[in-house]
Amino acid sequence: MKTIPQPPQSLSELMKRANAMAGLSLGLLAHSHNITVPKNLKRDKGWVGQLIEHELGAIAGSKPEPDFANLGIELKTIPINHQGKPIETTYVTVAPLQNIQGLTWENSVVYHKLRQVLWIPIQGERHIPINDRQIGTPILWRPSDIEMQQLKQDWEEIMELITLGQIDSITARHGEVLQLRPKAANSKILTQCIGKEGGLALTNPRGFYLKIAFTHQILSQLI
DNA sequence: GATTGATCATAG
DNA sequence: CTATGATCAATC
Repeated sequence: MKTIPQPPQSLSELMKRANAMAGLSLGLLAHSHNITVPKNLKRDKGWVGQLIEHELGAIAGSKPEPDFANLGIELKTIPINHQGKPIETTYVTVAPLQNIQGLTWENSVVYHKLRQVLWIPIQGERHIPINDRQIGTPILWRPSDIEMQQLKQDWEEIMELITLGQIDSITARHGEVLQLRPKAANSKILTQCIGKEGGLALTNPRGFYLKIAFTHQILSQLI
């Protein structure tokens, strides 16, 4: 990353930049920033996201806050196939596993992150060289009442199990639109969580992910 | 082919 | 280790 990110000061400015990227290839965008394009994403899984963040001037850092704090917007790139269908689930945030007594949906990180999301669809089929993958039309999304209700319901169900010390019984099958899956360098990483007797226990860190059917629905409703 | 559980790079 | 950015790959 050699150029200096310039955070957009308004929504219109952000959208203007995002729309300007539509149709361009990742190779072209990377070249304009003197960034090397990896041959595959096996060891650079977050490369595409980082590139787009850089292009749009998102504030870098690993804080549990929206990418554009001043605008309240979360930026997410999402790999799609030739039919415009998402190829992967979408990571939202890590799941809080302790000090969660009394935590409500309205106060959760998931809720705040999904209030407003700027989706950047990008061709992700493996047979397409990363250099040639094209950036799609950005979609600014706000959950509808129904979508918000689905998210809230899944979140509350999952959080209740965690609070009850039953995190190890949770699998990716829980939830209609939101699921909980491992989120760590590997399965040997441990973090504190609530035990069965209400005490402390250790488990693999988890993260919340949006299922493909849900994100597909979002990308389908052209705004 | 879709899904679930595992994994990779980097910053602080 | 935790959090960001996600995709990989074994299994169903």
